This record gives sequence, structure tokens and C-alpha cells, in this order.
Amino acid sequence: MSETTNRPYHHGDLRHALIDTALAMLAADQNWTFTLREVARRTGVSHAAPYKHFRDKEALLRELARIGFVQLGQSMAQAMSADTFSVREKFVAAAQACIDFAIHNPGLYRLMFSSDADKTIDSQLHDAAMNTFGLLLRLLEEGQRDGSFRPIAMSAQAAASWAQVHGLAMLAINHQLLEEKVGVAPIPAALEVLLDGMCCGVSNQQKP
Amino acid sequence: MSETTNRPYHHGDLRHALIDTALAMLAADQNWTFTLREVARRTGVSHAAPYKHFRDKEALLRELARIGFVQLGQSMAQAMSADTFSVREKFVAAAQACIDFAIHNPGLYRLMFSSDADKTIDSQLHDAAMNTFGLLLRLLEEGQRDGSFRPIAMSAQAAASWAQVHGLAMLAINHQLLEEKVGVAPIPAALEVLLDGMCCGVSNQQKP
DNA sequence: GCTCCATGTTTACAGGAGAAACTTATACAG
DNA sequence: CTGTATAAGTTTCTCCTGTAAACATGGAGC
Repeated sequence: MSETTNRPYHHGDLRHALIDTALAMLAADQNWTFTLREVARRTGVSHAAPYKHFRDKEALLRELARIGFVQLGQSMAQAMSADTFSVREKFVAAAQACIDFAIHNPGLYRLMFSSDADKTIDSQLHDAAMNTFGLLLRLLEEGQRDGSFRPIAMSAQAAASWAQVHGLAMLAINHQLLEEKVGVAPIPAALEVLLDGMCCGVSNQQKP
Repeated sequence: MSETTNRPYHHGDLRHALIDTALAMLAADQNWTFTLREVARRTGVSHAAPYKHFRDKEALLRELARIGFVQLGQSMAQAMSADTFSVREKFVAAAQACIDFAIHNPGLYRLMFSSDADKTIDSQLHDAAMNTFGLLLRLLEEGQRDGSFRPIAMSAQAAASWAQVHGLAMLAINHQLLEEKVGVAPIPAALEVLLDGMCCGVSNQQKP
């Protein structure tokens, strides 16, 4: 049995090489002009070689998106791993980690959330996305259990949190969080507003 | 002086015809496969004709986005025009109008918010977007003046509201508000959570 | 060593963006 | 009313992309 299930013969490991090149291109080019031929060119193979590893361009993009969800999950998990944090602090840390991920990798983030309807068909991609989403759900559970968050329908809090973070991320990477519109530090400020609606008891008012 | 500044000679009004065709294509095709040549074809002119009216494809797209912001502004303004509504009700109505707009015209909505950095260079587009954003600011002002909304930095509430609505819209049109994740009516539920954080006094708890 | 087949390459084709050269018809001057 | 400049539209061309098909190659297993 070979070392990995997908090890090409000639190149050594073209599949992974293509993925690495593509991820690097996504991270470098803000312009989101992603061509399969360019990926092949930079990997040093002919423009038709990728088709031996991915059915079409979309298949590669879906794999990139899947990896993106795994990476995002890792970033968020690490951000909220400190046990000394309160749930509220963990929430802010995870949200900020997600938005930072988007800002540092806008092409990949856009790709992850630009589904073509058939995303649900790719079960691996779907699973990766659900796993990352699960981090949020578990945090909300923890918050409701220890009384930090209000005991309302968790799906409502999940929808609100997710939309808030995703909205901030999308606006940030599209350079639409201009100071003239939303002030100097819109992201922490917006998260505080949301948390005031989710948290119990003392509504942690904005700092002066 | 001619009736309008941009009246073509041969076709009659090719510029507007192209815009109309393009808007119709955006509304019809969920797939977001927008080619200039297809626009020309459906308008009944050669594929090079559009270049007499738009410098390039992006120029047409920017104009479509500008029109989109005007339309969105109209929808939102109409939704919150009823004087009998409370500020909170107006907020929900405007937010729902925005999300409905996105759902009914996902291609156009995506286009409006997929800036290519040079969006700020197009002053007409920028102005249109700022005008629509101004509706939100005025609503927040009204809410703070009459004591409905907490008297915190308005830019924070603006960022939170905008991100929430935009996030819900983006998730909705990408079919990512799956019931398994966020329940059956995630949009009103998420808006209520946010409003609980923005409103003063009685925190309008979730309905049972 | 010989053969098979996964992994490559070359070639080909349809279609898009956009530039350049050419054509047409309208507005306006005289 | 005629001639002409020019806006508006067409044809043609180049370069690019995605993708299919035919061909080449080299390592795996007999």
C-alpha cells in the first residue's frame, strides 16, 4: 500500500502541488482572477495535467474551499482555547479569528462562501463547513449552560452570530468598512452590540 | 440640446437597452455567468457595440451596481415609510426589505457588494451606496432621539446592523441558512437577537 | 523483460475580452 | 440641398480560458 491514497507517479505528488500553488495564488492575488492554466503553469506542468486529478476547475475550487474550512476551524478553535477566558471573551476571540482569517485570505474566504448550489452535493465540503459551524454551536451551548447567554432558541443566536461575523468579514474584505461609515474600530464595536443582545444580566455597555 | 445626454443615434438608445438586458439577465440567471457578448447578443447588436457605451465589462457592471443601490434604497425607504411603525418595527421592515431584495435578485446583490477595490474610484457608485447606507443612519438617529435605541456610539450600531443584515442576505442567497443549522425562520430570529442588544429598557424577548 | 495503465503532454476547438479597421447614418455648415 | 465630420455599429483579429481527445511515458506487477 502506498504512503498516501493519492500519490501521483510521475510528478511525485502533483495533486498536492496543485493545491499548494492554488492556495498560494489565492492568498497572493487579491484580484480573484483564478485560472486553472495559471495554476498549472506555476506548478510547472502542462495546462491539461490538472484534469488528471480534478474533474474540472470547480472540483479544485471545492477542494480549496474544504481546506479553507478546516483551516478556519483550526484558527477559531485555537483562538477560543484559553480556559481562563469567559465565554464572552471566547466568543469575541473566535469571531475576531474568523474575520482575521478572511482579511488575510480574502480570496479563499470568498471562495468558501460563494457556493454554487451544488456545494451541498460535495459531502466532504459540506462536512467541513458543518464542523466549523459546530464550533460556534458548542460555544453557544457552553454559554447557555453557564448562564452567560440568554436561554432563548440557540438557532436564533447561532443565526445572529454567524450572520454578524460573516457580514463583518465580507464587508471587511471588500473594503466597505470605511471610517466615514462605521468609525475607527467597527469590528469590536459591532460584536459588543450583538453580545449585549445575547448576554444575560449586566449588559456590558460600550466602553467610554 | 438633446433630450438626454446619452442618446445613441442608430439604435435609438442602446445604452439603456444594454442595461435593461443585463439587469434582466442578472435577475434570471442564478448562475452568475455574465458575459458582455451575451448581453450584446440578446440586445440584438454585435459583440463590439457595447464598447461604444462602456469602456469595458467592469464599467457596465459598475453601472448595474449603482442602479442596484438606488433600487435597494427605494425598497428600504418604502418598507419603513409607515409612520405608524415604531422605530424597531421600521428597522425590522427595512432589514427584511434588504434581504428580500437580495433573495429576489441575488446576482445583482452579489455584484453590488463584490467591490474590486476601484469601486471607491467610481464616485457615482460610491454616492449611491452611501445614500442607501444613509437610510440606516437616519433610522438609528431617530431611534436614539426617541429613546428606542441605546445612546451608544452610532457607528457601532451602524456597523452591527449593517453587518447583520448583509450577513443574513449573503448567507440566504448562497443557500447557507439551512434549517439544520439555524432553524426554520432564522432571519427574524437573528434580527430580534440583534435588536435586543440595541434597544433600551424592556428587552423584547423571543416569542415562545 | 513485457505489458498495462495512471500520469503526463500535445493538439484542437468553442467561446470570451477587447483592440483596430472599416462602415453607416445623422447632424450641421455652407 | 449637398458635403462632411463624427457618433454608433460591424467585422475581423489576437490573446486568453476551459475542456476534450489523441498521443507519449515510465513505473508496477507478472
